[in-house]
Amino acid sequence: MGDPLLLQNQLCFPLYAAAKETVRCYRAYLDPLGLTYTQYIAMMALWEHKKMTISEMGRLLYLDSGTLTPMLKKMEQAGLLMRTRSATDERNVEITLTDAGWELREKAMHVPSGMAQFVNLEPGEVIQLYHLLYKLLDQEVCKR
Amino acid sequence: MGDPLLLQNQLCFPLYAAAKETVRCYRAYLDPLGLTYTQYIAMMALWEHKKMTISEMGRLLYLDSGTLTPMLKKMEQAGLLMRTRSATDERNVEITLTDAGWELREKAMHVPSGMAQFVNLEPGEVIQLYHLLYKLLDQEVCKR
DNA sequence: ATAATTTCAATTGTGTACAATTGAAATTAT
DNA sequence: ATAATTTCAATTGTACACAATTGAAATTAT
Repeated sequence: MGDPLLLQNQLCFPLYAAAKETVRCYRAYLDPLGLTYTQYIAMMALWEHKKMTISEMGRLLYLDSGTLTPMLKKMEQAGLLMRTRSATDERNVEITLTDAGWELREKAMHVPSGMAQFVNLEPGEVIQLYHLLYKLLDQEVCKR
Repeated sequence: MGDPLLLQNQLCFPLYAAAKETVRCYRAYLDPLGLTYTQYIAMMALWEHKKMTISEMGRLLYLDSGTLTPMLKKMEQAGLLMRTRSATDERNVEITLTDAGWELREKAMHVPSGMAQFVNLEPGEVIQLYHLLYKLLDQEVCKR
């Protein structure tokens, strides 16, 4: 395998760089919507689940309250969602979408197909990559 | 394929999350060395190339001066490297390692094998993933 | 029932990331 | 040779990202 301390012999480096570049490419599509990539996946989570607590969203998106709390407050200010203390368990803050948050879904519909043009992989390769990434993600559990 | 605005139908999300989790897992090995992951790949670049300008490092690591300049200054403060204006082209800042920077290489030798335990993929899968990530990375050129 | 523990969101502090801009230095065009 | 352009590192401003801590609320243990 050769010298393990060479970038070209590391699996993590292309993973790190490809993720970063891909997120950067999203800007062309997300800037017009006024969303960052992290805000976009938070919106996707809410479009699907309609209502989530911050910790549920954190488990789904692999993010913690230190990231989510300030970001969700910003998105509340922007009128996309509402943050409400749960009546049944006051530790939880429930996130729900406003009308504007739901309307943004229509404008976001074209984002995935637009981004797909940057990914010039064969359909089979996309599926392979998808499964390998989830296999890696599911195994990686250095506590948390 | 179904609804494109579902997280589970997106390629980018597992890429983003797996990269983030992998970098987070590095902490267990890098904290004792006093390095962050980004500093670690900068050190790897320097261990290999011995001398680099900031822009060369930026092209190699997919990072810009806004990230590298303050980080390299911090690493200079920590005694790992030196920053010198090039005599032949004063626009360039050349980065070279100090003795301490070279000595850290010995302590970093065990990092890749330690990290490998988090990646429970078949050897063939690792190679597949590696090639797919580089294929994705090489194609993704939304200017810059 | 009360004490010990756990869960939760928020906060604090540090460290990336990157777009956009700046100003000096080098290269290219005329 | 000089002007226009390009390259480079640094700076500014915004936005994550996460470890560690805090304090309130809920759950569990005794």
